[in-house]
Amino acid sequence: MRLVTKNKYISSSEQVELSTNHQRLIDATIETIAKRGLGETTISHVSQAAKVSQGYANFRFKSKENLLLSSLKFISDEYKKSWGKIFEEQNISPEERVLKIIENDFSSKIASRNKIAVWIAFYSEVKFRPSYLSICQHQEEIYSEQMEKLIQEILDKNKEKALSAKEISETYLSMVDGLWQRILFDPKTYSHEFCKKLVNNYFKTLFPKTFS
Amino acid sequence: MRLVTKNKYISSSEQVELSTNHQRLIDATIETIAKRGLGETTISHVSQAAKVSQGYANFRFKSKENLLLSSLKFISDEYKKSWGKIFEEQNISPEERVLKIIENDFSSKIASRNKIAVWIAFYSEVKFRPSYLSICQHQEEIYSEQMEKLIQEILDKNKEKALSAKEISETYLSMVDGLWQRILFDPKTYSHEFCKKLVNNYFKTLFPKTFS
DNA sequence: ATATATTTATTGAATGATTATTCAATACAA
DNA sequence: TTGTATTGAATAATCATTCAATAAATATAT
Repeated sequence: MRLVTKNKYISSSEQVELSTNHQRLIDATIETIAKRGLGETTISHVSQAAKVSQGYANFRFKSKENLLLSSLKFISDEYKKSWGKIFEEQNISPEERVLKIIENDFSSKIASRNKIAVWIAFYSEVKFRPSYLSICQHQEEIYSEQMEKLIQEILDKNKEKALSAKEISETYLSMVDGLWQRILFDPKTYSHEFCKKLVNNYFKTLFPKTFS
Repeated sequence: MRLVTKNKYISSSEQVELSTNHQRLIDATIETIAKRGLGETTISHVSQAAKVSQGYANFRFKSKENLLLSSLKFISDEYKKSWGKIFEEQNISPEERVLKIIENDFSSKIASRNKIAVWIAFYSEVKFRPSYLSICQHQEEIYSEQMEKLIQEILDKNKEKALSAKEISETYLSMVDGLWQRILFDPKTYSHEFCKKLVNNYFKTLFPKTFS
């Protein structure tokens, strides 16, 4: 069925096919980066994993760099969506929302080793840092602000003055980054459950009453 | 003055010259990795920065890989030494030792942006992970164990039961990794003082009496 | 001391391997 | 038949490594 003329996405069946190739290449890129690292990831490796030709991968994404960055964009968008869902919910206490954030940050979907490997690969490779920042920085600032606001709400209830909301929020976010690293290196010791327990305990020590 | 025959290091003046070239190349490697990332670091870049020829850098270190890993070994040894000094000291409370560890972990020598960039570059590049582990893993296990013991001593004094020494130690070490990342990305916000304050506050909330 | 021989340090151009990108040819679908 | 999707071989660029040549330092002989 023809939908639009003069458009790449001409028919519904073809669109499915196109998006399949597109997504297959992105999935293959994530896998390959996780397996071999950014430095050793070649178009040839990715296209073999996606079962398309080398030339096609380049043609479809214009350049290797664009293909690589598309995989970062993909996991960044995925995170954004799941974070958004947590804030869509109404009639929910800030404590519950924090618990949901923790649950999300160490869920098998978000904190999978392949995806962690991709995050780390991009922010740690100087060459990609500008691109990383343009894709992720804005969102990360939003996460940081929203987290801080949640903590402030909790602090207001608890009359706790020892630490500021900013400090607690920064500490949480740093812990998550440190733990993600560890999940990548030693997933047996740093199981999702173990990590969640650690950060939950952090909040428990801060707010013994509210985080039971 | 000739010291030994049939030895590479023939005269004292020459030995100085040799070790100068060696260290100059290592320093140049650290700089270049920090500036361009592992992926874009070439022998040509490093040798230019060290002001020796391309061929010499390769000859002196046998291979590019060996040169790169020597720079990791250098900062790993440096950390080991400064950690060792903290544990050499006698008649010192576990709390004081923890404070000294924090001080060290965010000192300008240890937590310099160039050196953090090198740590991160190596553990995040899959290709180098086996080498990274063989250079660093053993030490990291020691740091982890020693930290845990210190915390256990503090816990024993405080009759605190909410968290285990292992949990507190893992939390601290994860926080340091997360904060080092942030020092690299946004050194203005994450000044050494700010980072120290964050981790100090963590220990304060755990042990309000002993960490004044 | 000085000249010569020998060993060691250093260079930089040549080589060969790798790999992103291009594009003419082919397969496929409308 | 016509336009689009896909291939894979050719191209050009980059870069680690090699190695023959040179420079510098040191030893030996005179």
